[in-house]
Amino acid sequence: MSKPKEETLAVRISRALADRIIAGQIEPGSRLRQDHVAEEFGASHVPVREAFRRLEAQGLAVSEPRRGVRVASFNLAEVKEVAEMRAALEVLALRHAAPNLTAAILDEAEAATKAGDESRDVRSWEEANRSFHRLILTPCAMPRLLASIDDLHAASARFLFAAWRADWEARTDHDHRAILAALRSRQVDAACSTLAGHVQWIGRRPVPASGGKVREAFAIVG
Amino acid sequence: MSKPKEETLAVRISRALADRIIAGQIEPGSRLRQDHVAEEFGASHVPVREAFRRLEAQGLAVSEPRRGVRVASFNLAEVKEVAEMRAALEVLALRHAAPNLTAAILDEAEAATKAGDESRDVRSWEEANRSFHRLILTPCAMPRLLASIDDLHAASARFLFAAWRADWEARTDHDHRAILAALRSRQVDAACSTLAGHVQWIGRRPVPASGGKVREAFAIVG
DNA sequence: TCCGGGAAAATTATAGATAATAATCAAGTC
DNA sequence: GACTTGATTATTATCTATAATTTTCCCGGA
Repeated sequence: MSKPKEETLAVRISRALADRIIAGQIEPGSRLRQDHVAEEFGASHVPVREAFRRLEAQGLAVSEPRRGVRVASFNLAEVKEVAEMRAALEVLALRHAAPNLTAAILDEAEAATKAGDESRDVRSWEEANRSFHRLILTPCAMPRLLASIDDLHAASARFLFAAWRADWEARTDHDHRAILAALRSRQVDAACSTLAGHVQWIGRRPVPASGGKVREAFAIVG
Repeated sequence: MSKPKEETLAVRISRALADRIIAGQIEPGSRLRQDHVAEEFGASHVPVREAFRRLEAQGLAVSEPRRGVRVASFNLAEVKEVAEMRAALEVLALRHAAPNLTAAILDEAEAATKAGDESRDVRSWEEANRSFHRLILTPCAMPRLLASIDDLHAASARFLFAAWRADWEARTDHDHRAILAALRSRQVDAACSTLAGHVQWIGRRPVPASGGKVREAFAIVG
């Protein structure tokens, strides 16, 4: 019934856990117990441990020797750090991708932007936003760079979902359109600097915290 | 006898293997067989598999499901990719580190540069070079960024050792000194642009290839 | 007879399951 | 405050299944 095609169990488990961590279904700081996870996936602890090592490498989990692994927690400093790393790396990727961008790709990216504008919830907005970035960056053909950017996008999504859990207001993404316009007219420098600013813009918004108080949450919205 | 201090077996195994891969003791493309590794380290295959996942995440090994894991191979394109990623990320780190740099740190970095100039072999030059970069970047206090840079340094070292296996000519590192001078006089922009150029300089040199022929090897020398 | 191609069998290695032991930590308990 | 207990994790050892690889072997053709 299952498809043990070309994927190892450890990869599937780590992806499933990553999705939950990103979606905020598992609280930061809570423990990931290998036997529980193993039981849930109908697997033994061996692939689960491998999955944990993968999550660790992605920065989604932290492991303390002999004490188990926990979902990584994060703070404003890390949000800023990820934003700046994304800016640096995405600009690099865009510079190399620009010469390879076709009109078809830019049209697809515009469609993704539109889909994002029309999104009624965070989840679908994030998906549209991610595919916009992926579309304009993938043609750089630098696998290692793209993998790093993917990991940073996962972290970004986590911050985002932590801040905007339920409600989401639709808004038109002017940055994306400016980037596309610059790319269409071959103004690579302008596109890059808009992208850098776009990615580093950190949205803030109040969220209900424990104890009936209100604290401020931060996330990368781009 | 052994010191199972604060480190898990998987971490120690992956470090040991990483050292060998970086040093070129294991050829790119050759297989890492879990049972052999397990036997060598007196461990079972479970921690070995975890070590493999770590190496994979660092880009030092590639794993094909059901076919085992091999030492990652690399080519000129990847050398360039790593060089550009290092330039982007190290510049970012330096910008944040600059305000926190003390005279003591810069003196240490100068000592590291001197040690590099006096190195008679690649191995010790690489060590001195790495500590120079680490010294001036660590004060940025961005753990995720520093971890990424560390991985890129490991890749750089691998390229370097593949090209300069035995011989090494001493040379004085003018770039390092220029960077330190700029940092001492608080010219952060100048320091950053020198660093960017320094890291992206790709040295080339002929190495004996199989079949009595000579091919050219490339590496990041900075 | 010798040779090459390819099917089938044997071998090897990986992936995973299961069970057992040791080490660690967190609470209680005296 | 020291000690004990229980829970959980880390690690090892052993075992099974399955996929890859290698070897063997057979057959047809020169």
